[in-house]
Amino acid sequence: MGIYEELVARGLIAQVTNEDEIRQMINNGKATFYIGFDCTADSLTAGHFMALALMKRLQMAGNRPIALIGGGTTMIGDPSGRSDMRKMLTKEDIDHNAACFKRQMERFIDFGEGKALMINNADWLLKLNYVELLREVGACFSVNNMLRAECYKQRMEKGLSFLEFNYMIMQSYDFYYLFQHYGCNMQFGGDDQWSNMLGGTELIRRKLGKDAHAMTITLLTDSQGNKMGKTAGNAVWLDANKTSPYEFYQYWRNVGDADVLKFIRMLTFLPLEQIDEMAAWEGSQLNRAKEILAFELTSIVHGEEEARKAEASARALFAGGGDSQHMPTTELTESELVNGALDILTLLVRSGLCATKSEARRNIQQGGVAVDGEKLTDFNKVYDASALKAGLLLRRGKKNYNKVLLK
RNA sequence: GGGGGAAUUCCCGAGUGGCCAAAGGGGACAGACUGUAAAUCUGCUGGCAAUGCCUUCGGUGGUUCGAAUCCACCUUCCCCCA
Repeated sequence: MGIYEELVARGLIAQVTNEDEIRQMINNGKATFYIGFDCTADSLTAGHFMALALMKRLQMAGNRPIALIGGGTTMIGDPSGRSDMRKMLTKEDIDHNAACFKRQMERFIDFGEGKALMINNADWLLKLNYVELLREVGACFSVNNMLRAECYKQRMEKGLSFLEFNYMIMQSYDFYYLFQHYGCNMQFGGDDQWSNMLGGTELIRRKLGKDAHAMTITLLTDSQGNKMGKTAGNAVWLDANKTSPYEFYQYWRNVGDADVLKFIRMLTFLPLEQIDEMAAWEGSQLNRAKEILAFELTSIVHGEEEARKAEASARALFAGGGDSQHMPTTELTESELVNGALDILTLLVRSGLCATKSEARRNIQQGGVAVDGEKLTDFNKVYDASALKAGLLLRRGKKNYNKVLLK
């Protein structure tokens, strides 16, 4: 089975420009392909993870990946899948974000000796001359066609600025540029990028009379059709300081029954035969599959040791027994105490379990807070220094734990 | 360039001088049921030193005892005409 067949079996491929040629190319390790990452935040997210995993899979099959950092395209902002315009980022923010991306990617992809490249499209996009660009590539784009593209169609009602309208042209230009300068013959991206990607293959055909290919990855959604990678509106980050390994583990541990196998197939590197065996599991047995999913992914992103710690903590908290020393902990200092003690509302906020004291009070009133395993009903409860020194295990809801400890 | 319309709490969306911390829905959160699942039902959803006080209805000023609501200017967006 070639890599192409494996990708299909894992459910990763959404659309391709020319199936036979792409299969040939990547199965024989002949592709130099790129995936673009716009640096809109200072960390990659679980959403990017799939793209990184795909790069890794293709690299392992002998193909050469180019990770294109969107230092230039981020200046424009991709309107795809957005109902409103993105916040404009400053050049400084973008540079900072690009540097953060680079550090994270190096953990997944082997950038050694010509095995992969990392390039920033700011290097050429920012130098472009407006009139020259219009004459060189602007003439190749039909506005009529562009407006028919899905990514713009959605925005025709809410409004689309000329700035964003140019995003497709910038992305197409990238492909054209990489094709000529790096021999890049294929582009990968999320399925929402399809029209932008076709813009590139079309441009290459018109300007150079050559074929380039595009292939999109199925967007990671749950069985309800919601995009994955967000909790309560916040992204699940790959940066351990923004989303701890424990939280990352829990995110995957809590996916729905209907999604586990699909995610294991798409995201982990476990052999397909092994996954097929799991496919027969059902009911509460699937909890085992969820553990495997969470462990595998945490292991790839944060390392095996962190994955073990996260797993041990989760088992300790939910199944009893096990090792609880690695659970999320908040360390307090003497100076935070008021009259040598702290009240429960402050502790809940301080530990990050509740955003505000009002929310903490609400949670207590609804019976959602427990301390050291016992449900708490008194929201005026105060804990003195000796109790805090011993450590308190706070729980909000069913799954949110934090240990507060006075140093 | 001309004319018309819009901006409300996390999102959609009601509200057109006091009864408004602001209807309704969605989402989120909590509870029951469970398997750290889904579905369902219930509660809850600005903050705080909490029977009260403070901040919020695009921005800045103004009218008024009192403004999300009225006026002026500004910003952004939409629609029609060119």
